[in-house]
Amino acid sequence: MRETSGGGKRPTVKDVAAAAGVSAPTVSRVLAGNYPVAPATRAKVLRAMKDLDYVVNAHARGLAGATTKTVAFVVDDVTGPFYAYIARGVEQQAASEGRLCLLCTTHGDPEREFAVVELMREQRAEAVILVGGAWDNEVYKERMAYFAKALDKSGSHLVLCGRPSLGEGVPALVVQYDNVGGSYGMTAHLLSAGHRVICYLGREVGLSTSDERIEGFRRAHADHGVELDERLILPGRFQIDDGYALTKRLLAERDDVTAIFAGTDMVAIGVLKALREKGIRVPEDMSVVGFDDIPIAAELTPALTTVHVPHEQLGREAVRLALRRSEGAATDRIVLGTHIVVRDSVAPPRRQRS
Amino acid sequence: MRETSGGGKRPTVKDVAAAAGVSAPTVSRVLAGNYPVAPATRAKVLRAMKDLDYVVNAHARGLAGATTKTVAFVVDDVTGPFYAYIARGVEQQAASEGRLCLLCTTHGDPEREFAVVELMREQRAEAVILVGGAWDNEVYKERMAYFAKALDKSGSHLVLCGRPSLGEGVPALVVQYDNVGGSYGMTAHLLSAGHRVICYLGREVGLSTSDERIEGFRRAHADHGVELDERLILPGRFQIDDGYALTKRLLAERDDVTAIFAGTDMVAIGVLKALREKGIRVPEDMSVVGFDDIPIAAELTPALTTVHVPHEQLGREAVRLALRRSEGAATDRIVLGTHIVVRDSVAPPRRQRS
DNA sequence: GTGAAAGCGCTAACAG
DNA sequence: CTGTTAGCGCTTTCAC
Repeated sequence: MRETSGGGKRPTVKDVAAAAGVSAPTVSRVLAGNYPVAPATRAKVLRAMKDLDYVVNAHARGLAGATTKTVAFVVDDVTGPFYAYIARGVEQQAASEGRLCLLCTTHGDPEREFAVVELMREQRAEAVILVGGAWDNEVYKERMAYFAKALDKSGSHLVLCGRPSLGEGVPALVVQYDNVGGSYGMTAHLLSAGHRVICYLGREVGLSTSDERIEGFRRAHADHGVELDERLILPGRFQIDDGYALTKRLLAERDDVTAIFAGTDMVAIGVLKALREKGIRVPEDMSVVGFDDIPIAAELTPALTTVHVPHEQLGREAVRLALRRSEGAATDRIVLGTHIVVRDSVAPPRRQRS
Repeated sequence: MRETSGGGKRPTVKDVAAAAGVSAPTVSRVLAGNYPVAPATRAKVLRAMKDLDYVVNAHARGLAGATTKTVAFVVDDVTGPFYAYIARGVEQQAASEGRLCLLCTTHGDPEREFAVVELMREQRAEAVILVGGAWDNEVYKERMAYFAKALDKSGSHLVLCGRPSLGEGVPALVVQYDNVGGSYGMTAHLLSAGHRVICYLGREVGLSTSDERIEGFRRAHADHGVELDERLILPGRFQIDDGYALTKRLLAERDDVTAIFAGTDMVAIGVLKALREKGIRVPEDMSVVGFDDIPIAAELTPALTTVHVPHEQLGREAVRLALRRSEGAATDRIVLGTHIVVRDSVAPPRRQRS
């Protein structure tokens, strides 16, 4: 680890080869380690590398054919806990398989998502992982299918993580979690507790995740023979503020609701805040549940009953699936389970109790 | 956007050149756009690129001399809100300057941090941004200084974001925020409210961030002529669980504490939980403050009084500084201010009030 | 304006 | 086991 006084340029394999009195390929071989090299020469080469403070040039390596060792993941926004935990899974698995992570954000803009995928094509990432809900329209699906094919053609993989498949024949891998089931289970839980007027708060129109959660909500009502007032499904984004504002409005508009199913835990935080301000106790006066089971959910007052989503595992599986696929595995779809976590934010409805 | 039926290989500049009836350099020139090309030829080339669905190979480009257009940022863990918000700033600024982001995590392990910086050297990232507190010991500083020099020599920049300089003469950029000032201000706030026995909860020994916050805590006490009982500074990590466990222990050990200064907002969440379980009201029976001002802080019960840190701006400035520096700017250090945000978790101590 | 030639740093065939 | 010879895809000189 001696200081090299050298000029501005970095040493190359050639320099190392010269210093060690061998040829460039030999240096390359000790670098790769997957080829027999005499212990003596190997030592000399290693020595020279240390002396020159040599580091390979990843780009040259990538060009020359050796694989890129890079996976890309693209999310809406890193600060959302949902994405953050998936990102952690992705990063961990990638690191443990010797891959680097490229991170891109789209801020919910499909145009930017396309642009980003194109960039990843330039980077020749081994896998491009698209995280979170997708836009459920044909134009979008077709364009993305195009990218899936393009990536596939150049030996790369598109992974849809937490979003639905692009259809038969599109070369994309899917790592899903059971939105419908989780939502169904939670709704059934509320229904079983005696609630009959449940508000679903935070429907992002056209977003696959949201649509699936609402489907579970609907099905549970149907299976329990409870008629669902469509006006109880309130549109809104998946943020704290939306939960807050929508709850305020809901409270102003009707007083028969006994439970609120928030589209995400973040939404639920806003709901709880609004209720607290109005002096409405949870769960005595109103039951509140969320979706995601982000760590904060357990720390809220009251601790939030919610649907657990295996975020980290989702991220990990996305990377594994893509890398295994490159090695010839046939699996192209994984669905992880979800389950409800009962804490303190649900009670039977008020009127039934008194 | 027509489908190209081609084999498994990607089209290259040569292919495009052939299809357009020009030479490879010409294609390169329209790609770069920074060189005069006849409108007619440019059109032909553009056309050919579309037809072949051509995308440049970022590695080949990187090799041939054009800059890498990549910044790396390395954090402890993406799921920590502190890091997540800085990450968002970094990513946004990078994207807006046409750069890609490489994300690496270290899980608080210095060894891994060194390994990661080495990897970034291979990648030839334009900037390597190290985020969050650093280990305040000489061996660490020396090794990192070595990397700073190595990066500098190859035209790249090391940026220390939210951590102290490595010393004079080390070619590293620094983007800091005022830990000492924020902590001082908050402590003064508590002292002014009448608190005399304040517990500082969550000291990560040897971590620069933690040390600085405690320094502010000390100074404020000194300036206000209040003697500080060293046993009131409790060691612990910056997590929810630590806040919870330490508070439990604190409560069991002494009953003269009237305010708790949590090392971070996350720690404060744990503190609030423990107090709630014990039936201790905040702020009536105990004042609680945090550090960071993560968005959740405003949603807690009660809303948390805390020190605001400009996370996103920190990330953005880190990228800007590095990129400007490459363009010849002289600045190598930026310090952003912090300030306290008063919400509902502080009140005068109980005994004074009654 | 555009083409021809050369080379970025590395690895993958082949020989020997 | 190791050296020689090519070539990855792109961008640069430098001529024309």
